[in-house]
Amino acid sequence: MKILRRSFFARDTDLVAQELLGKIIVREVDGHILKARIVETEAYLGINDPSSHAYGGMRVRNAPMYGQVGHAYVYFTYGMYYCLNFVSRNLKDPAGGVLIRAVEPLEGIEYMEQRRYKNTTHGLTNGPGKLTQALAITKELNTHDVTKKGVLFVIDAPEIAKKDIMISARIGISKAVDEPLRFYIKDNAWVSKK
DNA sequence: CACCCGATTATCT
DNA sequence: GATAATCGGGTGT
Repeated sequence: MKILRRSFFARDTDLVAQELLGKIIVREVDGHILKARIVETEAYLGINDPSSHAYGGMRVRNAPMYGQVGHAYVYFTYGMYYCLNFVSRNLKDPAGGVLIRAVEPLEGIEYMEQRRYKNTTHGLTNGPGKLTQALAITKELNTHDVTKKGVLFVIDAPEIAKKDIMISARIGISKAVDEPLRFYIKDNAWVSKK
């Protein structure tokens, strides 16, 4: 089990978004170990990306995106959901982060099901707000260092072959709609729809 | 202080 | 396909 090093996150945000595919998120909560494989990501760049929270400069909420790479950036949205990002950028860039849009549950699945609404037919972890519910990720984990063993970190896994990585425009945004900054694993059942 | 709206999701038609 | 739920940040008065 090899934890991703900080240097992994200190590269161009879109490259990190791509290479995070297949890596495994480990979450320790409530005496349970949860593991899930990243199958869909999106890159959000710095002050010039109109869809990024970092757009226009540093403020209280987006400060983590300007902070140390390899930290989590967790934000609250729509009054009820959290979204998980890993701060990632070439250190020449002022800000950047990778949104985790979907994961494939590997371990602790029953616990994840408990955290999610019962009787849902809409999937356990195939959406950014859903996976944070399943993995019990809240604002308490904002700025958490995910390059060290602890309650949340990421471990290495074999690289996904280029031919199995699909690239598209980002989802759920209204600006810079055409940028090819969404990455997902081809034919994976856990990739979010839309 | 009022208003708008969002890196979403479940539910209803 | 459309919309309600629900609230904090950002903007303007």
